Amino acid sequence: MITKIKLNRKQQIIEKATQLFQKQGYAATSMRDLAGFIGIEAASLYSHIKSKEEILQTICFQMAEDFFQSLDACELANEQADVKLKEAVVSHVEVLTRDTAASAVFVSEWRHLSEPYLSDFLSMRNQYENKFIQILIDGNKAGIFKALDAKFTVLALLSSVNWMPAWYKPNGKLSPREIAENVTDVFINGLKVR
Amino acid sequence: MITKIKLNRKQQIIEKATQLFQKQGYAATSMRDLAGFIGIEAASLYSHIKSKEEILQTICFQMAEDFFQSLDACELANEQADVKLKEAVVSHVEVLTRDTAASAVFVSEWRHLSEPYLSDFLSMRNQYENKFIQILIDGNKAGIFKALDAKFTVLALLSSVNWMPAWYKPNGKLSPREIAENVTDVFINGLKVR
DNA sequence: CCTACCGATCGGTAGG
DNA sequence: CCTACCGATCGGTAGG
Repeated sequence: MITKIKLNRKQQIIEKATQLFQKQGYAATSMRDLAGFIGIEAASLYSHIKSKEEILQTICFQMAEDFFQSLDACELANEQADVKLKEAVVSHVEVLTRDTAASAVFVSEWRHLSEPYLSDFLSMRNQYENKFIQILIDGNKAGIFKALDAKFTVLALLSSVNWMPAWYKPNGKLSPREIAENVTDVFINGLKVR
Repeated sequence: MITKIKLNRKQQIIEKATQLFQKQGYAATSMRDLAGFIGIEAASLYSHIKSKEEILQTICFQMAEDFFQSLDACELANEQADVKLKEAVVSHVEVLTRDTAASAVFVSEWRHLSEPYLSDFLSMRNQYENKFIQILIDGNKAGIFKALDAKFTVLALLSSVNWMPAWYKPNGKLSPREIAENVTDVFINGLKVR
């Protein structure tokens, strides 16, 4: 089963590359580094992947998909804006902590994507942020949230959790949901009209 | 005045390098890139600087110094914890927005420092964060702030403003102080015991 | 500040 | 998956 072996090897390459991209950055990670950690020659990597950037593309777009899927699975149609926002952030943090290395690459290394991938990526990120922005706007209209620049607030909110992949230890006391709730409660209580 | 010319040239090199490090990342910026933008040969850079990393060190440690100076200038001894925290964050944001390119490098590129600079840098950053942590702890003891993991909260708080250098436009409507107050008010209101 | 150049390393290909 | 190798580029130095 050559195909199966290759698939596993490809997964292994992407996983190790993800770790190295997180630790050293994409540009400072060489294909020889990567090959060395896997135990093959650099040239052999190219039996499994097309290019160095293809690995980065795989990581970034897979993460983007995960964020969208998790958010869409939230079933928030009938909730109040504050509950919606909280669940959306919890969903976001759960994805962030599911694979911390891939999340860190997603957050920090996307700018090394070349066109047209870079534009696609930024477009998806904008769409994602817009879902949060809409919740803030709706919540303000409903008299739940203060009148603040929605985009600005969402960027601050997402940034306040996006550092977590670099720090999160899966063996810590708090679950991702608990962590997310702690952060979000502070933020949302501050957003609320009192 | 050879010395004066050299000093200006050195400043120019560091300034342009700061812009390139922000846009492309430290590792993806070559000395030939940098020299090209300045209009000299790559080899000529080394009449003014010792190495590529020296530029990064200059940026990172100058910014660190600026953050400390600004915070120390706050004169917070006699204030309540919530005022202290607010002023400390305002100070932080004012430094962040004073030179957005240098701030972005400070926030994102420090990991490319080699030892012992890396350890020194992280030690300074820890000291800085500890000043914020202490404000949270004192505020909790005084019954002003909720009981939250202080370190965790400070990291979330600082992260929620550290993305700003990448976005801030000096010609925007809000001053750095106003921006900082907006962000901080949300956060601090959420932290407060109600 | 330049020319000339160094050894090292880069991502990637050819061919097996 | 390896050997052998490509052209390009890297940070940096010598010497003027």
